[in-house]
Amino acid sequence: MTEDRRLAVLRAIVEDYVATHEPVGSRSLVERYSLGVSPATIRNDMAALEDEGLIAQPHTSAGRIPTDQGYRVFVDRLSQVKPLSGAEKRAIGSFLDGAVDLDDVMQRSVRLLSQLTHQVAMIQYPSLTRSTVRHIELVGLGPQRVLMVLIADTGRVEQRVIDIQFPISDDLLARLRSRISEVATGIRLVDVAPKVSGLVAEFAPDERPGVSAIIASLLETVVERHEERVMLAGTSNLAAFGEDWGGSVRPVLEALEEQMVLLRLLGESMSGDSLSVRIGHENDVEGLTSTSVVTVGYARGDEVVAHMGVVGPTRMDYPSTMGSVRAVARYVGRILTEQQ
Amino acid sequence: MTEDRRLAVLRAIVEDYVATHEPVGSRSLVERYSLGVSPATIRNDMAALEDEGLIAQPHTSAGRIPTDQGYRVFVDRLSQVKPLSGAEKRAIGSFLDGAVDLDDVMQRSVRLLSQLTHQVAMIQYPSLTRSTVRHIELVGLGPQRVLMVLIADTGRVEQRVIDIQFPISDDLLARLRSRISEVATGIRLVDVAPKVSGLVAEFAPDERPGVSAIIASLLETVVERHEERVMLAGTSNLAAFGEDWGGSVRPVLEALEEQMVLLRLLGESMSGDSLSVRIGHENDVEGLTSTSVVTVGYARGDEVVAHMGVVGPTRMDYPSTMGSVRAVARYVGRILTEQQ
DNA sequence: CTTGGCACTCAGCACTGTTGAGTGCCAGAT
DNA sequence: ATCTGGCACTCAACAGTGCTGAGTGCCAAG
Repeated sequence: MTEDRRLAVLRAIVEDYVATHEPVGSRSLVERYSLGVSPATIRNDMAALEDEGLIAQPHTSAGRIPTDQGYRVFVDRLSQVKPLSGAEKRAIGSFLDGAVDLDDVMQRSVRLLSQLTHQVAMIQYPSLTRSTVRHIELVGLGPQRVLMVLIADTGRVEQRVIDIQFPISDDLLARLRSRISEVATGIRLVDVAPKVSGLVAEFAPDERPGVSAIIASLLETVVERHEERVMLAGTSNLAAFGEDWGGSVRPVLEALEEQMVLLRLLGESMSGDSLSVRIGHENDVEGLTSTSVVTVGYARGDEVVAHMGVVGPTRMDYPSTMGSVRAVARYVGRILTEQQ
Repeated sequence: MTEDRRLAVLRAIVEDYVATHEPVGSRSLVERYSLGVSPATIRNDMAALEDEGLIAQPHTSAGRIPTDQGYRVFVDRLSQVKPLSGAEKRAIGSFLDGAVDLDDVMQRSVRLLSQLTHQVAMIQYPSLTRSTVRHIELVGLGPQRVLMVLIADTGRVEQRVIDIQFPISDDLLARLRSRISEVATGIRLVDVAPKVSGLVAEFAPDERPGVSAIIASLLETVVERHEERVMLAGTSNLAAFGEDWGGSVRPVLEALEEQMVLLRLLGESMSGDSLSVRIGHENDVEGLTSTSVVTVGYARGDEVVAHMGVVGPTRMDYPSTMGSVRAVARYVGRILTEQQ
């Protein structure tokens, strides 16, 4: 069937272009891939593929390169995720197993991923909203200053210093702490708000201003602030693929400096833990329209707690990249799950 | 005196080159700067400056550009720190005053500095060793798990989860905490070690293993771990000065990804709060030999607690950069000092 | 010590021709 | 209906050529 061959041609074009970074012509295609037909036939197929918008010519009388749509078809229908080699898997294990705490796990993972893929890697800290409270601590730092520390079951620790208008006694602080602990421990963070806000009524009227200030601050920490953190590694890899590329690393660096942008990239992953690939213009983020983003969720137990992934040129090796991202995510998930 | 004119020529060359990024010749120099002599004279001076190693020719029959040594002389003897304009000062104020906690101050400062200088800015968190303990908290997370939180007077908070081999009771933990607090609060972190390690003897023999594990961990946190943190901003500015430069942003990005390198850069500042400028090869850090680093200490009260600065091309506008760095550092110092 | 003059150098630019990889199309073979 | 070989055409990349202008070093005179 002729349609099949056309797709084979597209696959060959993508693979060749990814490998060589040069527009690929009909002749070299037949030479390097056993397609069983002559260059002329390939030319016809190429013309058809070009009509469909899957490949394009940088300039007349040059070979073809895949378009974003071409990569899309390649990823969706022509390729499979490439599993890592045994050696690579072992490397992941030995590299991540030494991690001592959550920060360490995050940092090692993101570095590892950037080294495996030779691209920019990013990882989101386990979302607070999806974890449960392991411990809440209130520490008086002065008459009108309180440090609040919140520890989630994922190992994430959030801290915040609260300035209050009204002096608050150590005794009151202790009572408040034990009440909050009782009510909130073991509860999912999303569900903390209703439970805790009811506490204010338990206190004497003259204590309420201070109490509600602290509780308000707690809720703010839980709900809004630092809700999502994200870590980056491998930006120097940008230079490598910037060299023989549009050359403008600038907008990409700018985009990556914005936490909000990163969070959007990671957040837009499909729900579930399946791999998400967004190619070129599918990223509506300014500055990243000529890059591709591969992300995946990672789970603690069987609940997805956050996402991780890489940003690279559209002409990346999708099967390998997807394999690496998925493998690291699984490993991180396992670590989070095991460390009880 | 002829020596004076030579230096004037050097100054003109540096200023012109910094402004235009192009080798500067004798004719254009006389045209643009009122040196009062003819191009031929300038040529003689240039030859002399070249003999001294202060300027160089990229290729025969091209103008001259300053060498690292040339910049050195310029910075040391031919220029003054350029104070910021009123508008800029006000901008600093309004931008930094909104900061709510230490992390926020650090982040805002470093961003601001990168925007002012159009270079890569870095800032070191207030050093733990030079601060005093405001509060130490121990929180039991489980029978063999303890969270330790250390708050310094600079507002810096360090946390650490400790896994212990031996179960430790809540009661013991409370006693230990209150003893550590009594002994350590208000003490400089450097002096904590001797005071605290004596505590072990106070406890019953069967309690000692757990106690000493916790104390060991505390000391480790104080002395070694995370002792220095550093934050970066403005890496996208690299692209800008990479364009018409050696073009290799890569090694610079690589160097900047290494925390250790950054700390060395910041740490090597001269003692005191005076500006430090290291030019080109004066940075023995691999990858940064064609960049300049301007750093300065910032103080809390009248003690220098850490450093901040920028990394840029050797052909930067030194007077302005130095002005910006110094101004931001002063402002940060003021904020740290005021917030009691 | 400064200056004008002079010969020399050389990067950069514009222009030219050549080469090679690539295309589109068409008529004939299967 | 599909493939193929052949042919004319296009065009980026490269190398060669010549010119220009900015710049230098040197020297003899002021």
